[in-house]
Amino acid sequence: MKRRKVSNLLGLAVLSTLLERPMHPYEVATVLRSREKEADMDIKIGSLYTVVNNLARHGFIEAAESGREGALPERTVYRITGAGRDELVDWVRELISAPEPEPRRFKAGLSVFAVLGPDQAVDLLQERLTALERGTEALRAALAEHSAFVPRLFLVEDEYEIAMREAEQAWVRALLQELTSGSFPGLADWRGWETG
Amino acid sequence: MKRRKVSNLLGLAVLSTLLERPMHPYEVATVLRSREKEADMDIKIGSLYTVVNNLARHGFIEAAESGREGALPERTVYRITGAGRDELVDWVRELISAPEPEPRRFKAGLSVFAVLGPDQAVDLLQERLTALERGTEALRAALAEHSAFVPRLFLVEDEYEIAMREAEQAWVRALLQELTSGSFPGLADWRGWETG
DNA sequence: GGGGTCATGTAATAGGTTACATGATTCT
DNA sequence: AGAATCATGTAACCTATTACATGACCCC
Repeated sequence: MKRRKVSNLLGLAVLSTLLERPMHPYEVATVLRSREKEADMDIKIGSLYTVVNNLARHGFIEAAESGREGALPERTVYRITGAGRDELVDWVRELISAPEPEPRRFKAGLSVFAVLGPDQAVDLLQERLTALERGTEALRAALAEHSAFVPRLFLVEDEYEIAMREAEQAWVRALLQELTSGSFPGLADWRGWETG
Repeated sequence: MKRRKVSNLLGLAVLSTLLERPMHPYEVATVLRSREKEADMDIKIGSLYTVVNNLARHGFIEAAESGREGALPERTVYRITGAGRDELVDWVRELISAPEPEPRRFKAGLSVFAVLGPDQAVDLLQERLTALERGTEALRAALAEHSAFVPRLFLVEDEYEIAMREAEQAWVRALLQELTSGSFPGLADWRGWETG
């Protein structure tokens, strides 16, 4: 995988925002916030000015005008360049077409699952399941609300997120079923050498 | 979420390994590698000595013996402490019970999906689907192989990974179906203002 | 006049990864 | 003799995030 000149995903968000029209950074931040991209793309808006500078340094965006209104601090309006457009498209293409092993914390947890006893494991999985259900419900509600105003094309990422969570729920539920019914193999051995 | 004294997941892997028996770092690395934990937990073994030092500094592990054989460099054998045991269990409990928003790069991609044209989108999704299928097949084969030697309790993380990928495949397949059949709403509008 | 928000930017810090350096042993 | 592996450790580095600093405008 090639490493990008600007690798922070916030850069992708900025490029895609500037595609609509030139803006100054603060405005970009406002737009991003209003679209709830922070959770969506795991973005820290605090890094905005740094990232904007980097994008400009590499020629992906450029200062369009740099005026001031009244005595407000000078605000620089940036616009996306041709190179920026190319970078944006190439970046999206990569993100869509090439599945990468995503770091999953839950997987790491499962990876050392055995240090818990089976009873405790059941309790914790139950806890997770409940939290997941609650979260998915909230996401679903938000999606339904957005659907009224936003075309579906801009909501696919939420549909994906919901689908993934549902899949996780189903998997956890199935595992719980095996553990509580006793059909999970090796339950007795497990109980022998538990830690926590 | 409370921040841990050692937050690197490699620390979790080290603790769980030292639970079996005391070892020196290099041996831990060998065990981890043999169990393919690097991909599993997204771990960089290069950081091992740093992490081991940190764990020791915080009292989660301690030097058990520190002898040398022949003129080999002194190797310190570490053992897990009571505090380390507690930390390990607490850490796993958190990872299992508390679902956290996992950063998904694909989701970030979908989030700027619209900058692609629908035709290009179809191609790229198709590419992803193929790659996913190939990858899942490989995982499934590896799991089947491991099942012969390793109890299922230590393979749940692989089962989870496979389930998640299958869910993603199903989702991508459904989206593709909608896009190619033309049942996806707003396809015409989309074609109007594509970028790449 | 005080608090919030508009707007920018820099410096400090944290965190992790990579590269490098060392040297003995074992295998071919 | 030379390569690979055993074994450790440190320093450099990058990257991102956080905190801080500044100052004007707007509304009550």
